[in-house]
Amino acid sequence: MRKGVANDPLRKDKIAQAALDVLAERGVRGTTHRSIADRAGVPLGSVTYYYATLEDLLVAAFELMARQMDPRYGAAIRAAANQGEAREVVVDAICGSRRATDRELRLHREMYAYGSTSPRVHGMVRSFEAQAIEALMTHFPEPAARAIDALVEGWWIYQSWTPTPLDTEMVRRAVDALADAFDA
Amino acid sequence: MRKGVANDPLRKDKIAQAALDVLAERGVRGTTHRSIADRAGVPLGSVTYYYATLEDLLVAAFELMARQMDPRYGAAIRAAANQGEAREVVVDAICGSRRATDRELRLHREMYAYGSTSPRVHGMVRSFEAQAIEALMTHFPEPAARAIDALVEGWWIYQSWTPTPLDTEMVRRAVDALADAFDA
Amino acid sequence: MRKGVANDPLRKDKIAQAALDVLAERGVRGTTHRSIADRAGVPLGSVTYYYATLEDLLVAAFELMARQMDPRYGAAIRAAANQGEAREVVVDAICGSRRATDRELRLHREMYAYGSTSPRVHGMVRSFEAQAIEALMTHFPEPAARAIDALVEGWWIYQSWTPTPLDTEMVRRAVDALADAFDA
Amino acid sequence: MRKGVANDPLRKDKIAQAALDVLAERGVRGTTHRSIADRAGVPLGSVTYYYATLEDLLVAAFELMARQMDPRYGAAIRAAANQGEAREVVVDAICGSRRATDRELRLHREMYAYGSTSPRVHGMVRSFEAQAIEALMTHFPEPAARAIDALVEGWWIYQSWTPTPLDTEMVRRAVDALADAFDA
DNA sequence: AATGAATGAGATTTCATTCAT
DNA sequence: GATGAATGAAATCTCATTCAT
Repeated sequence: MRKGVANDPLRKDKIAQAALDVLAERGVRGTTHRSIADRAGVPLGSVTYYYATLEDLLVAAFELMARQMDPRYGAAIRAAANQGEAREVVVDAICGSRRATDRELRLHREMYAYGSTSPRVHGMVRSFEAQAIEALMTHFPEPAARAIDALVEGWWIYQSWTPTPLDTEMVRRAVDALADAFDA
Repeated sequence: MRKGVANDPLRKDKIAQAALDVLAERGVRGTTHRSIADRAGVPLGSVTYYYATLEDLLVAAFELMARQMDPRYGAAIRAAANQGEAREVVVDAICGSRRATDRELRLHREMYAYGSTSPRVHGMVRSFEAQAIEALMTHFPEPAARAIDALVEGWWIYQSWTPTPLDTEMVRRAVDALADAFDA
Repeated sequence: MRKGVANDPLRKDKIAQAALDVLAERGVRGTTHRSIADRAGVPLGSVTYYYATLEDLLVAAFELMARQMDPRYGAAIRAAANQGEAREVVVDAICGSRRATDRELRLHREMYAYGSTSPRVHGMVRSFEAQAIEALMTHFPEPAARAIDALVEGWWIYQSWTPTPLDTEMVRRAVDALADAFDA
Repeated sequence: MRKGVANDPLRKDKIAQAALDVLAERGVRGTTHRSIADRAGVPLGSVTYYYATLEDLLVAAFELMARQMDPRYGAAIRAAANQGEAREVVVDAICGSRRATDRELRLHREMYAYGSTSPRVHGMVRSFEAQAIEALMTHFPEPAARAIDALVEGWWIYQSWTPTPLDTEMVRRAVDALADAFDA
């Protein structure tokens, strides 16, 4: 490959994307400069050229993830016409089509683990949480929003370990119960 | 110290305990044979003597954690005289005295992340979940148990990122709502 | 800044000057294209543009130093009206106002070390020595000039490691002794 | 080579010795873990096993040098029966059989340069100086000792850059002059 | 003329693991 | 049973240098 040529304006993002892929497949432990370079198909020196340290790269990867993944279900909730629709979005987010994929969940777990150590990622996670709750608050009173958010998170985690799918009816009943409980 | 003598019958556990400490402080990434040996105050060779591979050691550490930490709130729930008391235990587990400590939450997150990769830890997590739900089922119908378990987990995670404590009244109302929703 | 424009005619010297600063602070070992570019406040490419190799740059830096620092005390000696004044200049060079600064001594030591390896710097050092002796020979017979030069050099080095200043009387006596010893 | 066997009790010193050799040949700049390992004929991992950082290794090398090289001429001076003999030792140290070899001088220069940066080496150099002066003080009054020490050091350096040998007669006259100057 | 992008090579260091004793 | 010595492999990072623009 030619040296000194801006041959790929997207290279920086490509590297972060590759880091995310490796992260999802092998965890933080398996995420090394080399594995990322291989995955991105760029020379090793390129990785450290764009990201001075591995911490930088990891943070960039998680930031990319945040940009790609709508914080939980934010947009969909906001788009709901009324609380009834919002409830359906929540149910769907928990166990329907909007449910987090396995890859997403793995990445979440890695982000959570890494956030213990990295202040920057810690901040990202907090803002994630805040955004989700804010979105819910466009349709639910605050306490309901908080409870529902916890329920979603909890069930996501649960499902990430178990193959058996949740029963939609049960989920709906739980969501309704929480929503009703805090209604005037 | 004389060589070749069983000088410390508890050394094996001491090492696993040290691993747990390091894990809580520096994450899987910072957990190496060396850092564990230093922390435990034992020679490096000792660590590999008791645990052939690092994976073995990590698993042992998480097992120790499981033994130390009652799976979520199992025993307390089982000890409850009736559902009313059980509800209080749940509230207490979410935001009261039984609430998970920061260290516990960090270790949980590490365990969850590591579980993506390690089948043995994956199994441990699943059994953790199962035990918690089983315990709840001694007082609640299955769907309620599942929903409550998710709520606890979700709120634990939430709190692990935010310093502001949850409002007990709100929590109680949420727990009650879920419990009531699935009652006959 | 527009590209391709001679934006700073002094830039080349500025870079050599920065190299000298880095050299004084971190030694040859810490002197890299990058550290120099940072110090000079110019882009990395600029450094290699003006100096093809690091060796070139190091040599240029030492040359700049030679230009800035009068070879030891050359000019002052030459300016002396008679041998008596010349002796005072020598004393002053050893322990008075003309004494080498700490920075100068550090740079000297770096130059000396680097001279072992680089033929160009080796040559510079030799010419340094020669110039100093020649200057002394305008007032002293050759053997005296050689001995006095050695004394100056030796005491410079000595002082570069020790904070306690030399006693001027003692120094003067030593210089006088050498000057007298080789007089007719 | 067999693993885990104390196969060479002198290996640690062998590595420091190799470091010294590389240092003399290629300067601090060319002294790397690899070049040392190659020269010592030991695997790379061995070098860092014995010396955690390169700084440690460099310091150890210079310490070894200090142990091997009598500080300048200490022992010989001390062994002199009277001041007359001591003067001869000094002359011999400057330009006779006891003169520092080229290798020694190169190593000295490297040590001096490295001492600017490393506090440990800085201390070593100072103690070198002190020992030399102390030795001289067994035969000369302090001021004479200081002046003579400077003369030796200065001429050593001078000779390390010039192939032409010094005239013994001239040297002797200079030494005598300094010794006489401070005599009662 | 000047530079940002790029990269191969290598520097330093860390590590899991092995094994003779 | 226990350990210190040892090492190969790799991880992270640094660097001199090149070159299209």
